[in-house]
Amino acid sequence: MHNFEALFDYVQRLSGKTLSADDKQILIAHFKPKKIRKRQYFLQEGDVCKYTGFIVKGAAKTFTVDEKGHEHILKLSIEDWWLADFESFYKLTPSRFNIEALEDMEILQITHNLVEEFIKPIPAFSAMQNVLSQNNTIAAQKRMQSSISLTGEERFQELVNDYPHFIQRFPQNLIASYLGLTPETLSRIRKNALK
Amino acid sequence: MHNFEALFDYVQRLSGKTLSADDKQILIAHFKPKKIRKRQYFLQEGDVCKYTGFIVKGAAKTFTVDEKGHEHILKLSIEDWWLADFESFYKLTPSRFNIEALEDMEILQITHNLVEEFIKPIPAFSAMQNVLSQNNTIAAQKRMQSSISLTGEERFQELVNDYPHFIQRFPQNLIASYLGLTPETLSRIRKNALK
DNA sequence: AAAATAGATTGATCTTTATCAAGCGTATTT
DNA sequence: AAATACGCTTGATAAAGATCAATCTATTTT
Repeated sequence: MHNFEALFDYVQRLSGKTLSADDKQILIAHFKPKKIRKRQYFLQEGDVCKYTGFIVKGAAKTFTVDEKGHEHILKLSIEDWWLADFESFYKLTPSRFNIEALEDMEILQITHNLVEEFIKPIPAFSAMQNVLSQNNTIAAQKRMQSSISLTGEERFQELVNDYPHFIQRFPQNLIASYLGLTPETLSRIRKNALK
Repeated sequence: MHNFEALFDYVQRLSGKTLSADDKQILIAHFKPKKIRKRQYFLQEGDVCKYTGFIVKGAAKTFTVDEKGHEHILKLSIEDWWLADFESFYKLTPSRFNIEALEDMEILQITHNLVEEFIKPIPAFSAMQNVLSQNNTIAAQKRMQSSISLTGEERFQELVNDYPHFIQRFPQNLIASYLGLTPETLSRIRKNALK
């Protein structure tokens, strides 16, 4: 039961509701703990993303590889986030993305069907899903707006303000890719910013 | 009742469920039809987005204005879409966005509170919300991915493929802004593409 | 019909960012 | 301890895109 506490806390905090003992048993019964070693893949391009994973510990990157072999990082995920390519997860279509552990990870994973059948009926869980959906909508909107209207330097500054722990935790070349920049460009941006 | 049919159809189509006569009455009782003339604002920067509007007819742009006075278009919305700055709508905080009608519009508008209290209990409606949320997540992810990994030309080509009716319906300078490009750059991109 | 406005295009120039290549320091691996 | 891999930086150059200005056309507006 050790690492389920993180999930319970998360659901209760986001939903503002309490999980009953029965609710918790349902979560324990259907989420499967899994360990992923650093550099292991949670999802490979072309595969269907059958599971979503709640991150108890560790970090991962979600990325594509273009024709030139360059990685483009769509998401950097850490504790208390959900790991998945949601397009593939919802529609059960082959994914265009890879998801790879950047550190040793502990996750709690589950299929879409099990969520729908057993987990969603838990009031705190479905309330959490609604809040999460709102948060994601807001964050996606903000990131998109920055992407179309800010320079690389401004986007980097925004990331430093909004997610300072990301800057500390991840190497600069991954941050650069997440911002849609090359590592060289981000290096120069930072050098200039120290005026 | 005329323009409610579009909303009924939409809810039923997305949810895969049927609206009862009672359900329809609830929708009619709480959504308010509103007309917005071309160039009128549905939302002004600094105001709280109290309503979301289902677009029965017409089109609008959601945009910010930067310090240099340049517009950046986050969204172009047409029939069967929901009009709102959802950050402001959910949290009731002042919006950073403007929403302006690009054509004469007919919308059905409603507050967040009324949705939560009267509309969400309608099974077809909340099912529709779930599907919509999934669709939005997928679309946002795709657009973001394109933004960090594709050139302007590739993003334009993708838009032509995915939303050809947008290209026909909106002037090129708005499309450019939506893609994060200047009108001049998009004009040259199109000229080059006709090799 | 005349005037004003909106949108598209083109040219010249500047800025931002990517690419390619090299070098350097520090972890990891063996 | 040596070897390897990884991440960061810097330089030179190229490409993508922005800016500014001018022109042209087609709509609206008056």
